[in-house]
Amino acid sequence: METAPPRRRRVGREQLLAAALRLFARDGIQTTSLQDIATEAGVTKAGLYYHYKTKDEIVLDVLRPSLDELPTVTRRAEAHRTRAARVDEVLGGIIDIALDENSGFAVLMKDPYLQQLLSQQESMRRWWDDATTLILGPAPDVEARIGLVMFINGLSGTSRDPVLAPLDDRSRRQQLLACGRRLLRAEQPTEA
Amino acid sequence: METAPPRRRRVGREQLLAAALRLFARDGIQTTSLQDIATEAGVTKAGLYYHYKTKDEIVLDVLRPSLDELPTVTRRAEAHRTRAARVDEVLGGIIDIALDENSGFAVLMKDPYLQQLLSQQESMRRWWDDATTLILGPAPDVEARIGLVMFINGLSGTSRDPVLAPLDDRSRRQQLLACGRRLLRAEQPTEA
DNA sequence: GTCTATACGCCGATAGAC
DNA sequence: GTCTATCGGCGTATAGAC
Repeated sequence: METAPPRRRRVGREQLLAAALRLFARDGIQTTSLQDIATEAGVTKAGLYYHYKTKDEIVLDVLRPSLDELPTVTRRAEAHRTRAARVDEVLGGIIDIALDENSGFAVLMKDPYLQQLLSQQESMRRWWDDATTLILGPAPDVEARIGLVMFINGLSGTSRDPVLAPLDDRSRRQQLLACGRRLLRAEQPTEA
Repeated sequence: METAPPRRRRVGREQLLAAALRLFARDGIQTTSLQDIATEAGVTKAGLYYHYKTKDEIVLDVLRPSLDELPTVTRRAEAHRTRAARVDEVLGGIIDIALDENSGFAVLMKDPYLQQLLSQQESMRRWWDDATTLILGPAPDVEARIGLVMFINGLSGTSRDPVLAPLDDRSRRQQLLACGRRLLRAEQPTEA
């Protein structure tokens, strides 16, 4: 891609993405039609199609900043020597992304449509394999693998649940991390 | 409802539901159109409409046997005197439903469309409140509530995950229940 | 009471004019 | 780069045959 058009654009992808995120957050992904996004951004439906070939492309582009952060999380975790420290780094990193109100991920992670879409993304599956190996080792036991799967599946539904509402950001992070540690039978790391 | 029609039907809801479940399980709920279900059952799309006014009605009717079982689970749990025993009864009951291959719930629980649909059902929300009180008491601490939310959200994604594939049904139940106990900080009950 | 024929308005997506 | 026009398919809905 990126045939590098030297000219600046009039509406630009940024405005389309901003409009899309606004509507996705308010109404959900599936409920928001391309017509809605186009109207909100001030173009026609077909005008959208110049920038994005499919609706999925729009959704994924809204998420790009968050998704790009995932490899950074695992890279940081690789530096730690103990398993407990790596677990905290990876789980904490994911939780941070999930709790960041300004990221598309936080807004959309719980969206049913997105979960389906992400599981089809090859790059996402590869990252997940890396993260699993990093946390559980090359030959993990079934118990730990199940715990990790439950944490990831549970996080998306939990991070925006009303039970977290009375807590501040630091407490939320702490509570969710504690859940992850319990599921993985991991101790609180002593280093760092 | 139940205006008790004395005559028997030619195709009957049972066959429609069987066809729907078959396609839902194979292709997912959203991918399956009413036209697909009608063709599979041997009627026209409008023929479906005589029995069900909306697609959601079909989905909910496929689930009815499973959903009807939930109150039974909480009723059984009320008989126990210790919290640990109640936790095991409720969590175990939900896990059993989620793992039963012959129930619509097991097939559809992980389906994104369904999770959205169920959260809109008033009866479902009421049951969830009951179950929460039963397990955590009338004034639960935040930690336990978060653990329970993560378990429920995580179960639907975990119960059909490939990591469970090598296990038999008894081991699957055991592993998932162990996850729930850890999240709720509940001991294995000594009674029963 | 059970089904078919037909249609409505909206969807995501495409072709081609300006 | 953005438009109008159009496509096939969707969920939903009514009229009326049997």
